[in-house]
Amino acid sequence: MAAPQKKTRSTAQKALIRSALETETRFVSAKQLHRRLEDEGASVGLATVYRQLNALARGGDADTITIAETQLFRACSQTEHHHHLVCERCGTAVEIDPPSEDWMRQVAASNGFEITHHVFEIFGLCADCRAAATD
Amino acid sequence: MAAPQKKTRSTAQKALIRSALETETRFVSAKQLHRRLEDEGASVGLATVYRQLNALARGGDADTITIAETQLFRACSQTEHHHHLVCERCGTAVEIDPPSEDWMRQVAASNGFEITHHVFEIFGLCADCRAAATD
DNA sequence: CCGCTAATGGTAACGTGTTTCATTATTTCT
DNA sequence: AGAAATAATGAAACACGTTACCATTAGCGG
Repeated sequence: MAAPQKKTRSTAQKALIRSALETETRFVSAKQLHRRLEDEGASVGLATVYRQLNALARGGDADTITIAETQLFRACSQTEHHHHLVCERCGTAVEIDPPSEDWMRQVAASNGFEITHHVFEIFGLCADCRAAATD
Repeated sequence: MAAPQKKTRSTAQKALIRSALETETRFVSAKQLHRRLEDEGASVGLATVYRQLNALARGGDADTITIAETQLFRACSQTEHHHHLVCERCGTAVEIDPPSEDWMRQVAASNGFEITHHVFEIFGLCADCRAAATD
């Protein structure tokens, strides 16, 4: 069967949200993005921002991480699994290579587990924020 | 000044919560633990469960991970940092050795970051749950 | 242009977790 | 032991991020 296309309509909001997210190099929350859109004069509902952000994440067009109970998003072209080095202060993120997947599988297997997924994020302070934090 | 001891009182609830957590080999949520205590006839407020669980985590006597917006706790004697292999189905967890810390520091340094902490958890299905899931 | 219906958006509802504050109970002091 | 001092408790209120509801708007194919 050919791809059973989902009936998806292209709306102004969807485009706005997508492009707004793409101009961010940092991880941003739905609320932050919503606020930015408001500031830019765009009228987009918060619910829509959440919807689209989740849709992007689901479709593999955005990465998400959770910091302090809040889900953050970041545009991301590559679908494949990857990890981040995230600045806790400004949200700047760098994609990094994962640790050995073999090692993980081995550890899991030796405990009778079958891996479904894993979470690996390194948090720290980027050079700029370190400088800013220095009194 | 010598260590300014915190005036902490030993209460029945505190002991109950602590011992209940210690009998669990799985990660449990505050709510789950609260419910279990209720079922056992103990009368403990949910707020207290949260307080004590957080106190234990803060004191290094419990580990916490977050799955699906929910914070889970697990008793843990060792204070030092470690990671888990967690069954997504039943919550059973196995402590595992961390990946090379040197590697992380190196990756961070090459991007100008200074590591504050990292998150690394492997999720999967344990042997029992795999068996149970087989139709 | 018309009709179908996906998408929107304001708001209410939800779930998790924290805070408030009056009450309870442990510890200390005498 | 009894009383005073004050941690700790617990029920309810609150804070916050996120989702559900649903009437309205607006793509898109005919």
